[in-house]
Amino acid sequence: MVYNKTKKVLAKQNLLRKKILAAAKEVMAEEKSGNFSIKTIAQKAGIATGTFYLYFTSKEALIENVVQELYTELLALIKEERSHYSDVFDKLQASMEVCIRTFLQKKQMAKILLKFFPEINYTVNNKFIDIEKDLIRFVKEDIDELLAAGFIPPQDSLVSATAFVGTFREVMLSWLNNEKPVDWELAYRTLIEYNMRAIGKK
Amino acid sequence: MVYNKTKKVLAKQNLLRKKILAAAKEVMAEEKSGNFSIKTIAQKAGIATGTFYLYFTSKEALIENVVQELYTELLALIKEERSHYSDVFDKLQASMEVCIRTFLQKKQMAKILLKFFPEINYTVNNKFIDIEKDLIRFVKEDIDELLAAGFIPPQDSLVSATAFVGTFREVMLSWLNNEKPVDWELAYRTLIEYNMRAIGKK
DNA sequence: GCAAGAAATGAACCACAATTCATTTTATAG
DNA sequence: CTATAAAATGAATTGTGGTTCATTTCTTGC
Repeated sequence: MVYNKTKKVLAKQNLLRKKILAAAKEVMAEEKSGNFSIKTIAQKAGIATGTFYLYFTSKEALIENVVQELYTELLALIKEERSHYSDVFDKLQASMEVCIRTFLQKKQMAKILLKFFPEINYTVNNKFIDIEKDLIRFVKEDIDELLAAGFIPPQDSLVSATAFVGTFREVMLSWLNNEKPVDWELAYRTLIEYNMRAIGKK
Repeated sequence: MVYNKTKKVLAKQNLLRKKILAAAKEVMAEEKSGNFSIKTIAQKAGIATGTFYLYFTSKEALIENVVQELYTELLALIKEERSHYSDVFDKLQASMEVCIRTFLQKKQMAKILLKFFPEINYTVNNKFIDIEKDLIRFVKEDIDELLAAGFIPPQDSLVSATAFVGTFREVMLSWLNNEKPVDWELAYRTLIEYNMRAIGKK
């Protein structure tokens, strides 16, 4: 005979799954943690190590879940913000602003997406989405549009888009590693204008 | 009684040390290798695993040696090239050109410095020199000089320098990962001009 | 309340990799 | 050539961490 789960049990399980994900995020966001153990996560979530495997098939699956969740969240924020503008320069600027704001505000997300994920993504090669490539593709679309309209000088749009994303990774990472600027307003403006001038906005 | 090494043995040992370093570089430059084993390196160098520890105190020491060697080589190339110019814009451009040329030419160096090293540098936290920080400092000095002379608009020079280095890491990495541009000349120009425009060269 | 199913447990299993060390091989010096 | 020092060897040691599984605890449906 097969027993059915009651709503109460289902709710408890959902909660536990979330608890594990939350614990994983915490652990992943900590320093020095390209290598974390399931044991640590289980402990933080208040379960036995074996229980973890009732909720996730493997460590890899867990990571994929966490990263996918965070990336989706970030993309949604960017898309929402961009929808308020029609001018491509404005859209680009809005994307940059929302990225900076989000990463400054959600340190855990920033650490996992900018630091932890690229770190392990190489080792588990191509098993996960390549977030940076994805973002580069989006920026490239904007640059191509500006190029087609003749608003910016000739350039290899893929290289420019790659460079563009590179400035963010590097600067946000330096901030995460506690090299905070003295004048936030100037730092913030500098990063945005750096890229605006770079693609050739007059 | 203590025996003295003959020249022949000394030479052989020097050679073996170099052989191990060469094997290490090969292995480190290979895909998926934030994690490589001493066994693999010993095998590639044609020695027993135990022998490795007669030449290096630990895996960590080996990595530090390799990275230090490559970084010193790169810095020397940059400094040499810069010495031919006095104008700061020219010096910056020369630095960029020599970086691109060197990394395109020495794939192994590029893979180790751009990919392998940042990957493991986090885990062995701050045990090694922070290459990127070092490079950023150099770029910052140039930008500060340009700022002082009023040649470029006001900006947070540390943020700009960080962004500057970030474009290189991201673009060179994408090239290493085999996303080669169709038109090399345009790609090359794009990366250099991206940063020149970005800091505000008129 | 109870028998059978489902979930949770954590010790045990396994694979792997850094490092060590007893033993073997090679080099030195008289 | 030989006695001893030095170098090389690779199997054994140690530590770690992902995953499994026999056992215990909790749930379900009557």
